[in-house]
Amino acid sequence: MNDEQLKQILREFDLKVTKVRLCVLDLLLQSRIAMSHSQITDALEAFELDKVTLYRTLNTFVEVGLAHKVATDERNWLYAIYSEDVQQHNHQHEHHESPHAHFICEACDKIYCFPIEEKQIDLKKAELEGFSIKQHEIRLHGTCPVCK
Amino acid sequence: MNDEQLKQILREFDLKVTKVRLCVLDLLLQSRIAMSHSQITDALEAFELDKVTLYRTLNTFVEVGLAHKVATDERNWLYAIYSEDVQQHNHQHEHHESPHAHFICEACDKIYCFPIEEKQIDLKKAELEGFSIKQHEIRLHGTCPVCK
DNA sequence: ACTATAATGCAACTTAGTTGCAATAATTTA
DNA sequence: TAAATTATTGCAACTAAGTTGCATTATAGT
Ligand SMILES: [Mn+2]
Ligand SMILES: [Mn+2]
Ligand SMILES: [Zn+2]
Ligand SMILES: [Zn+2]
Repeated sequence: MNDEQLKQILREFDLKVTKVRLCVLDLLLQSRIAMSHSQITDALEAFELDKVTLYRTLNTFVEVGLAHKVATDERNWLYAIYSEDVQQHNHQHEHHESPHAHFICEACDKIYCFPIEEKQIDLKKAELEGFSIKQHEIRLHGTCPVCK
Repeated sequence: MNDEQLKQILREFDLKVTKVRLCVLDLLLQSRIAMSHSQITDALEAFELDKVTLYRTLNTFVEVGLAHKVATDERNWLYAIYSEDVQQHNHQHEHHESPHAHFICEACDKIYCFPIEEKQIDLKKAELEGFSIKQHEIRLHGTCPVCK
């Protein structure tokens, strides 16, 4: 993706265009897997990103709905941009994650984002008991193609 | 649940019976929601549990398959005992979580465990791509009956 | 009761992320 | 294009959650 396209995405989410945001956005858009703060730091070591600035950049992306984060069992967060979220935002201006699952590899701990069909889960029981469900998230555990 | 029943559960999971384990087990069995380290500390303040001992107790419960833990978006863990896991263990001696979902209340951050039907998700796409799925976890986000 | 082994409790440590604040860069306006 | 406005950046210090090491104590089998 070229520089002008990346800038356009930031502007669509009402974010100022900065060097840090551009390179982080570019990286996350290219990555098939969700990435941690330290993975991003390593991948972008040429930029010598400041630790705090990167955290703030990632949080900002999540706040505006451009990226989403997944808490791992190793008590840290992985960040990902799900391409449909970027496109959806173009059309309808409110942030709402597209339905997708997270595949967590037990061997390498990588997390992959996957498209899934909407509303596949039978939630009658929960709804009967007075729980109102706004959104759901599916986590798959197993072995990824690389580790198999 | 009486003391003898609690001891019996610990023995079935090959754990030594101790004061700390008994009171934590008792609490988690009674709780509808998954509980954090600090919630447990507060609930059992009469026992003046040591911080480290409680962490170790919870980790042990998870290791043997008596309890399970859920990572929250606030980067901490909540622990829960899903009653079917305790019963299942009686019969078949290998630890395998019963299918259930986690409901996360956006208002109070509480996490409830819910029974669900097995295999409700269409995983063809993932499997075609070479991902082998061993287990899945469903997270529901919304508002719980108390907060509504 | 004696012994072997595992659980406990305390202090120190680690890891991941946050807060405050001054310096700097991005956009608006003239 | 320069000045003014406002948001982002980078550094140091801090926090919260959980872990490690080690000496002490409790459990369970004989
Ligand atoms: Mn995702
Ligand atoms: Mn559960
Ligand atoms: Zn893998
Ligand atoms: Zn609630």
